[in-house]
Amino acid sequence: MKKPTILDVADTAGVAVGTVSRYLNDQRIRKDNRTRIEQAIADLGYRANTLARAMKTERTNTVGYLVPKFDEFNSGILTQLVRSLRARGYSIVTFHHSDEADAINEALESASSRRIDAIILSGTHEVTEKVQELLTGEQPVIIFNNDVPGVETDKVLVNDEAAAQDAVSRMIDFGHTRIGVVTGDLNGSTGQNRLQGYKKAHEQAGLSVDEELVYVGNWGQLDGYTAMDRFLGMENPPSAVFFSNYLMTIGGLDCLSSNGKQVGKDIDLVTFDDPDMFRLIPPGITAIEQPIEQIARHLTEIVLSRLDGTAPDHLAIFASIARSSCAAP
Amino acid sequence: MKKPTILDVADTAGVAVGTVSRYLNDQRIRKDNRTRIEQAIADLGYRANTLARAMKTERTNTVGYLVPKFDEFNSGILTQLVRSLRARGYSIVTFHHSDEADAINEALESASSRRIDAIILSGTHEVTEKVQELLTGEQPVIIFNNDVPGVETDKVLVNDEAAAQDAVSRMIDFGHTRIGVVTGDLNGSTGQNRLQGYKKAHEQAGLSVDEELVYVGNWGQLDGYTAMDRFLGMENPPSAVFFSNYLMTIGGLDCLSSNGKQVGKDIDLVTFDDPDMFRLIPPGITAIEQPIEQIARHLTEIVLSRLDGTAPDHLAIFASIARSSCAAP
DNA sequence: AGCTTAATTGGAAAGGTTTCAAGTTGCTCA
DNA sequence: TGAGCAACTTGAAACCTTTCCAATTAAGCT
Repeated sequence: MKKPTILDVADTAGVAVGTVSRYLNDQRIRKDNRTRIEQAIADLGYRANTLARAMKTERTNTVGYLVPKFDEFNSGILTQLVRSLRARGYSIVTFHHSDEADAINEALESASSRRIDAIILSGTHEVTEKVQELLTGEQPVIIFNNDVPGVETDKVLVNDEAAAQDAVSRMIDFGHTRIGVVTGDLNGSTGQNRLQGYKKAHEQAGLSVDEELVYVGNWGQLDGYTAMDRFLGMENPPSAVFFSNYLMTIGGLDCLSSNGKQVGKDIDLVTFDDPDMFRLIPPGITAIEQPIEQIARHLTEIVLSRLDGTAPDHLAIFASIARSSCAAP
Repeated sequence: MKKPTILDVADTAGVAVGTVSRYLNDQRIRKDNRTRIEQAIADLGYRANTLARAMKTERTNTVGYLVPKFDEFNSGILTQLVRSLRARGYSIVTFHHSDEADAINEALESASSRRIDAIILSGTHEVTEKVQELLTGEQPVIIFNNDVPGVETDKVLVNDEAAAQDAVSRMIDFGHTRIGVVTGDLNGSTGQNRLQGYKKAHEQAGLSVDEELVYVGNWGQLDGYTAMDRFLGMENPPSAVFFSNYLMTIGGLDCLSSNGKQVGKDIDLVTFDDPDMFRLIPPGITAIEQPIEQIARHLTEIVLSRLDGTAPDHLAIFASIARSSCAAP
């Protein structure tokens, strides 16, 4: 009870394999043959073997999606990608590396061995040997979310610095002068740029940055908690805190509620990312929204045009960022 | 500058292709040949072509993950799956259908055509022709999250009814007698069972269910909002509400805050799922936690044992459920 | 009808791997 | 030393498509 092959179809329809193949692809077929082939396919329940096809055409119609983790942002992107790429016949195979070089290498290895058509790569900043190898390979690589300086390839990024600066400036406009910041890992551009935005905002306002108020975390919930805990314990605590991503914000919120503090009353918060949840927390949180649909659309377009060969040169597109959701007091 | 093939390796190493192949698989190789092969592989940068291999072995080392959407729960599961299956050499290709028959069929079509080894299927309740076809095909199907009655295959489910009953009973114990319920779609077992648990809790306590307090939604945030809005507008509003998933809970919370109501003071909430966020909202929310790691582990085991052929009979495993996080007043 | 040109078709080769039967090597033991 | 045996190697076939060239059929024109 093996799966029928194109040969079975050809036999049943009384034509040559080549003809069936052409039917499957070009569709340029004499009418009588076409109906016979269609009949045969239906009768046999034939389904083309993608593997054999891929082997011949050297196209797997598969895109790899390699991210550090499936958080709300990346899942959102994934959702859109699956939808739009599926519509064009592509499937997505997912990998995640928890910022571990081993995992990245392993994923790339697998992607390469699977002859994936293109790969969307997020969350790496180290250009390991494997990454380099990948970049020089024949499959397009799209760097996404965080920049990897010095690497020439398609990139889809977010203007982290400008958005952070904008948000922090708002805080300053509201009268805050001591603003804490909780950054992510400073090895990556995302962490660097968001911090940079914070600093620029101060600079522009003629404020100096108190290094004591700069907490370097690593994007995790616990980092946010710890940071906030440290801020609260200070003699002269900040009146507002800027978190570089939503997970750390959650940690910070957790810490606040543990200490009986209230957002918007005791302290104000600014945060990158804007999960729906944040709308539930009473005013006092300013959130920076990332345009997920827009980013995903860009990614899709770049992938497709690269694969069509119609892509313009390595183009680095910066998706812009929407404004804050709720205002601080 | 084509990718080197096993033949190139064989040539360079001065052995036959078969030998290289066996090195790649069994590893039972004479030592001198082994070193020569390893050398050649390193020199050429050879990487096995998974496609060709898959074609021969009829194993793609790929598992499909087909869910209705990548929400927090499914993303959590995906994270674990990617990790544990990757460790065993499997990749995961993801699909989502937004509960649309077309999308499901398309995904299954693709999965079948790609000769995926196994498929994890969540969120379908309708057994369409395609689903039926899939079930009778040769790739194992694991039904996950929601039951599809009448279908015989591996299943990994959650004891929705018992957990819901337990949680609602707690509310009743706290003295609530008018408890609203916001269910998901009642076509699926998940929606049905969670509602059933709600009813059972009432039954057991000798309370009758006021049908006015039963709101049938469809898992979305808006449903939660609308439901809560309706409840609040009643002459005799419920003193507590049970939401069948976290998205609807968020909607409900949103509605409450829009109306200036406070959870824990004006009304109590019970909810299925327990995203970290909920810990930030002041007491009054009782959450049912789904043991994501445990579920994912089960899934992995079942997939692997099915593929090893060592699987026991169709086994329906119910992952148990942890208790509520914070208590109601 | 007869001819030319365009459109389809047929059949085989190729793509990179695994597998299998048959052949070879190397080792042990008498 | 040589027989016997286990362990390993070899080379070709097979897996299912697509693609290509030559061969056939259809269509267009006078």
